[in-house]
Amino acid sequence: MYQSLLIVVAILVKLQHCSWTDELMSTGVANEKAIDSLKALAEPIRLEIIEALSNGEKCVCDLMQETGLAQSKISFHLKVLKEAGVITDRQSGRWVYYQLDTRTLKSLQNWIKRLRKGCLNEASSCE
Amino acid sequence: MYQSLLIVVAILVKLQHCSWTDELMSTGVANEKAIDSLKALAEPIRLEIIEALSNGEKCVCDLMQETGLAQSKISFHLKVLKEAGVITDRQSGRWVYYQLDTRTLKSLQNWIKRLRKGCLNEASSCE
DNA sequence: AGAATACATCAAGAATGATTGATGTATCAA
DNA sequence: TTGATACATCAATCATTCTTGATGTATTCT
Repeated sequence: MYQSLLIVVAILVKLQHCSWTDELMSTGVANEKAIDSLKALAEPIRLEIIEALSNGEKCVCDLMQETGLAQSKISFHLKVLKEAGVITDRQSGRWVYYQLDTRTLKSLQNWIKRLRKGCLNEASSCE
Repeated sequence: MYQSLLIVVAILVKLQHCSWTDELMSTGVANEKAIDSLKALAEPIRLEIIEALSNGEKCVCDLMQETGLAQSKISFHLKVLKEAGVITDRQSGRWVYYQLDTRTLKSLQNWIKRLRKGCLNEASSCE
C-alpha cells in the first residue's frame, strides 16, 4: 500500500520532470502526450501561430499584428499550445513572450522516426 | 486564359502525385496537408491504429483483434487516416491491407525539423 | 492615484467530430 | 446459387472544440 503510493509519486515526479522524454515514447502515457501535442498542432490558427513562432520568440502583440486575429482568440490557442507542451512562455514586464518548445518537437520527430522504422513489413497473409 | 488553366492542371497533377512534397512545405497548400495529417494523428483510436501499423502492414481484421474495437469504428478512422494521406490501402481478395505512408511521415519529420531551426531566436523586445 | 496597455478568462452559442447499430457491397467457398 | 466473410457506408445521436464579446488582472506611465 505505502510502497505502491511511493511508485505513483515516483512516476508523477518523473512525468513532471521529463514530460515527453523518449524513454516514455512507447507507453500509453506517452501516447497521451503525443495526442496532446498533435491535437494542439492540428488546427489552422494554431498552426499559423506555430509557423510564426518558428522564426523565434514572439509576444502576443506581435502575433496579433502578424495574424490579424482577435486577442482573445490568440490567447485561447496559446493556452492550448502551452498546456500541450508545444510552447513555453516567459513574462517580461507587461509582455508575455512565447516560444516553441524544442524538446517536444524533438520528441515528436523521434516518434515519427520510430513509426517509419518497421512500418513497411508485409502483412502475414490472412488466407 | 488557356495557359493559366494549364498551370492549374499541372499543380493539381503535382499535388496528386507527390502529396506532401517538401518543396510545398512552406505554402498554404502544404499547411492544409499538414493539418490533415496532424488532425488524423491526433485522436486516441487513430493513434492506436498508427501504432499497430508501425509494426507493418495489417488488414482490418488484424486491427479489430488487436484493438478489440467495433468494425465500423475502425473503418471510419481508417478512412480519415487514408484521406489525410497518412496510410495507404491495398486490396487482396476480400481483405484490405493498410500501411503507413512513409512519404507523409518523412514530410512531417522535415516540417518539424524546419520548425526547430529558427525557433530559439530571441524576440526583439517590445518596449 | 488614475489611466492606459498587454494579456487572460469566462459563458453562451456555433461548428465540428465521434459513436452506434443497421444496412450495403464485393469476394469467396460449398 | 446460397451462405458466409471482410469491409464500407449511412443517419441519428452524442461529445468535444471554437468563437465571440465582455469582463478581469497585472503592469507601467503620468
